Amino acid sequence: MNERSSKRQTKVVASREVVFASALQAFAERGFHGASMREIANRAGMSLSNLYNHSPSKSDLLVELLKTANYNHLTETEWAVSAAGPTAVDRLEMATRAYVTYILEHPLEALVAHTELRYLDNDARKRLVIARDRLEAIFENIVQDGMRAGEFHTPYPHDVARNLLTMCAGIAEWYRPDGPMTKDQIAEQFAHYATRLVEHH
Amino acid sequence: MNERSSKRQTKVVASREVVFASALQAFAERGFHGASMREIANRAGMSLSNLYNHSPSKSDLLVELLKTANYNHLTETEWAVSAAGPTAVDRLEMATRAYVTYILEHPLEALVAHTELRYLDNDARKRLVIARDRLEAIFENIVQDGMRAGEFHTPYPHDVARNLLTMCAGIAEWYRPDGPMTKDQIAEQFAHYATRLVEHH
Amino acid sequence: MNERSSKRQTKVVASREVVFASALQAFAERGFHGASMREIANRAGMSLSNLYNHSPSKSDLLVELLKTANYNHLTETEWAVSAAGPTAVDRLEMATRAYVTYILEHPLEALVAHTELRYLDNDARKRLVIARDRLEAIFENIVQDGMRAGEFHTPYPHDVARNLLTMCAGIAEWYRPDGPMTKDQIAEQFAHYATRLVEHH
Amino acid sequence: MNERSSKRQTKVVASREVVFASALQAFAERGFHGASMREIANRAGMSLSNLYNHSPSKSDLLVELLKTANYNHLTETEWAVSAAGPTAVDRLEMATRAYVTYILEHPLEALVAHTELRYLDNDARKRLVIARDRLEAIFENIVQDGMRAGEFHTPYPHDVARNLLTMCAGIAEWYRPDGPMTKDQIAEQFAHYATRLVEHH
DNA sequence: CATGAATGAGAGTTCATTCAT
DNA sequence: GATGAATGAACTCTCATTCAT
Repeated sequence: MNERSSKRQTKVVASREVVFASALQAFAERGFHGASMREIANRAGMSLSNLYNHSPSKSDLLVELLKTANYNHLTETEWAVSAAGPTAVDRLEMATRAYVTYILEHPLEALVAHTELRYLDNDARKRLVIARDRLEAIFENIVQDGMRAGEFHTPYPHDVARNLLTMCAGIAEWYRPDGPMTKDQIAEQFAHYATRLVEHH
Repeated sequence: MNERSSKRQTKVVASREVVFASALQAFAERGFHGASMREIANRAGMSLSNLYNHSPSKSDLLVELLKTANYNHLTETEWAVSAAGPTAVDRLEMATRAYVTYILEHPLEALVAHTELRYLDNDARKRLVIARDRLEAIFENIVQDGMRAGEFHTPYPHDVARNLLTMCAGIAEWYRPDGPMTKDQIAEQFAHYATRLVEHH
Repeated sequence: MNERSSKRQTKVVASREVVFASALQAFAERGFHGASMREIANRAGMSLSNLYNHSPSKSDLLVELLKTANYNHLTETEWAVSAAGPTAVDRLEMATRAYVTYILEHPLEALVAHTELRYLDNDARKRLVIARDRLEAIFENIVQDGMRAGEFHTPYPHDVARNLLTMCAGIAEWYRPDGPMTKDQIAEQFAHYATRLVEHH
Repeated sequence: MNERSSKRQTKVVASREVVFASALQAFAERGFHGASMREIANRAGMSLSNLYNHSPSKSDLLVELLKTANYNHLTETEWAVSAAGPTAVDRLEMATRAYVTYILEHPLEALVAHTELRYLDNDARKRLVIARDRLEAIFENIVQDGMRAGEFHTPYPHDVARNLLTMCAGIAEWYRPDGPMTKDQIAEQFAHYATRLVEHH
């Protein structure tokens, strides 16, 4: 690879990233329908028409955004679980910390994923919901394991994971980096909530 | 009041209600920016221009909607608390059941209140946030009381109420009247979660 | 009907007519794809957005235009035939004169009907082609009758009507009201061609 | 000329041909204004920007297309006439057969030449109209000759050629290679029409 | 000769809102 | 209270074309 093509490659990647970052900010601030392609193009520092060289439609921007966000969220959470100890409670805490940490480090992604998914057409939405369910399944499996192992005693083993994640997702709505708590403290707090919800004792 | 004006009064009220119901459905399905005044007028069975005889603007529709929704939600919850027994855990459970029940009975309201508030301009939004905070304060006070009384032992007495309510608000996103659980069962489930989160024992 | 509503009625009809007249001119001058809704609105003396109060789309403008054009062309031609004498050649001449005269009096309609039909989507186009075929059928029937009666002797009784009408349709491409021939002379000329093509003798 | 440049030459010619063939198809299907340079480039299997290495503009594509189409149509027709016998009717039939045969073998060219010429700007259009008139002149001269020789008796010797050619041009709008008639049969049919229109007897 | 990125202008269409009746 | 006509601004998206590489 010579220097020239490398430079171009860099530019292309940079363009792609700046486009998606711009779209993410716009969607987070004004919502999918409230954000305009002009605004996204402006944020990305390019002309409106050129924006369409990077993404074929506004919906596509959202879909791509949510696809990678979901994939990354899933990967990080699975990675954390794989490093956890053998007990269910340990895995639950690790998973929750990772899940929350991802939200804290990508609050806009998490916000948009949570609030704007519904505005996509059926086909794209369904596929994204499936991806989201895979994340939920991680927690559900841990809960089942904990129940079988006698570690957890919640009377709602089938619902508690979803409700835990709902609570975590809410973080994206109020978290500010300059708030009174560090990310680790917040993650720890929600890991603690998790153990209370599944009734570990 | 003669009969004619009574009838007219009835008509007016009915009109007002159908307008707000239509706006609520539209906002719930497509979001504030995604819903159009034309669509709302169609749902309400009236002409677009006539819609403006009932509400001066689209924002106003949302504000009025959220104002009454919030007020009713607050009233119902306060009423339930006032009927509760003397212990904090009793009041917490009653409050949670009432809070959840309101969401179950007005899922569109709850959904819109939760997701579309951010698209209002500063002034209106701030006033609505204050109203929402009054609802939250009910739960925060109960938590403080329970801590003082030695009933609750959560290490996060300042945050747990908010997170509990976030979890409850999530119900509006998945609840379907024909689902496997009755409203009472769901309310009971979340009341139970509440006791676990505040660590009542 | 009181004066006020009559006035409004007049206005509405006038609006409708000016919109379609503007669309017709624009389509005739620049073709369906070359003409813009902005241009049509300008010609009609109204704002672009108001144009959409009169027609839901550009395609719809063309469809409505062609529907009424076709209907009128058909009606005029049938009317002329019904006034014709008993012989096939008489009916053929009358029909041709009427057909040509309509083109001469509505050259833009005829031009657009002939050249822009193909740019409509399948559904609308098919229905308009059926309408056009009814016009053609008038001439085909006359030709069949003339053959049976021994008045006509063309070796191509199944094709000659279509080709005759193609020749007539071409008038719209060159006719100018200030040309050397009167409308009657042109109509007479094509009526004569018709008798030659069917080989009346 | 060495082998390399010969190969390159072949490639260039092939490229040129595929570009014009693609433009022709696009113009035939969607009209000059309805077809886009992107679509033409796609059909030609090349990038949009590379298309501009073969033609400086969309108008230019159409002009070049019509220029060669017209030239070929003229050449074929003249060639046929030069091979005809001495009588006017013989030349008219030969000319008509050749004219029609060209249309049958290049229906897209004929269609585009007939319908899209009007969308060119004045200068190019005028020059193409002149070329088209030279084709028409062939037929007009034959008619004049036939009148002088007493072979033809039409009362409209100045108009009949144009109207005959209009009828022939219409073939491009309905002809399908898998239709019920062979090309020769169609050519023969229109040659016969020609003799009827000029009233040869 | 070939490409992808870039652009300004303009396309059709919808928006929230107003106004005369 | 109710309507249809009207509007300017904005929308998403495509256009023909150019340019650096």
